[in-house]
Amino acid sequence: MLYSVIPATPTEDDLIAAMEDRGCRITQPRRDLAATITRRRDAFSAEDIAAESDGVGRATVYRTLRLLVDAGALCKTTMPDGSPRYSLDNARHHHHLVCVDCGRIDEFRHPSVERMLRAMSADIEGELVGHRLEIYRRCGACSAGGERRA
Amino acid sequence: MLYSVIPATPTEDDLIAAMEDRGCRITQPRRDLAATITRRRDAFSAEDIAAESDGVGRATVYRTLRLLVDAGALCKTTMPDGSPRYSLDNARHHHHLVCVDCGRIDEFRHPSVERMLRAMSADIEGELVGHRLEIYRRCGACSAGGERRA
DNA sequence: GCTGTTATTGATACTAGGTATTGACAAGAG
DNA sequence: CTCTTGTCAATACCTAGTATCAATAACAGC
Repeated sequence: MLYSVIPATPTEDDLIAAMEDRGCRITQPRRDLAATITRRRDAFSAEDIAAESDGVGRATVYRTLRLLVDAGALCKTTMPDGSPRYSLDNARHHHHLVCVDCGRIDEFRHPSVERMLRAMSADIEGELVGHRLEIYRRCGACSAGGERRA
Repeated sequence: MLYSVIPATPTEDDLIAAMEDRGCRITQPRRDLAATITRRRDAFSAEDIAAESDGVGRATVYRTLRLLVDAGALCKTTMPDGSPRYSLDNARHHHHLVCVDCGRIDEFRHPSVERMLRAMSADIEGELVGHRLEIYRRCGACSAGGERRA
């Protein structure tokens, strides 16, 4: 398959397991955040989560998001204006397809990306240590509806 | 040529011309900033510029940087940790090669990037409106020296 | 070269997004 | 059941900006 959009569907338990795997204690705030995060099917900001998590400190929200990103359960994507968004992650290596209208973020994998990196690594001096690729589009629904939700 | 690192060498006058072209008034603070920016041969943060521009307000620094980015005279790149850096721009379309050790940013163009985007656009639903690609490496000098300046 | 309009200014306050500190607390090993 | 130590909420702080606003200066027209 040349192109695949990967459905992101980790559960609350997957997030908890990811934290356990890193040797973390499973506390009530972390359980609450795992539940809140998995309830959201769309991309979200840290402040979104903080706003709907009464009784959980803002610092804990940020710490937990970072923990989940490090554990590979969440990914952090950059919007065209530079603001960060988090979304559930379930594929090991992928890139993001960001809808500039509705903010929807899909993960995808495409062989042309790896092919490009291989082609470039031959020509680039020094050692490649990573990359960041975001593709901005107007998604199918937004293109069809002509909607502007910015 | 398959691979080209593009030397970024706009002058103070180029920056002023870029602002004039956009119908802006050429004020003393803008002249000062154009001079400060072109004196810097490396990538810089907005606060770097603000710090060495006494008598120019912080808001003016940010306004002018945005103006120059919009005018295409500067580009704004994202470091691996998400923090922004500005660098002089002189090629119309390019991507960035960021050294994770010394912070040096080179512009480059490589046909495999456009090839990748063409290959993907055929497979992606909706309309592609843009992309962001940053390649992180340890540059030749940093690889050779084994230096770690983080 | 003066004058009037209006873009631009610096100061200030504010925002988003996030980290450092700290004393209190609770998870879970023994 | 106790003790250690990770984690907590609160708070202060930080970076990277943007919004507001009264004062000022650029520059077009005369």
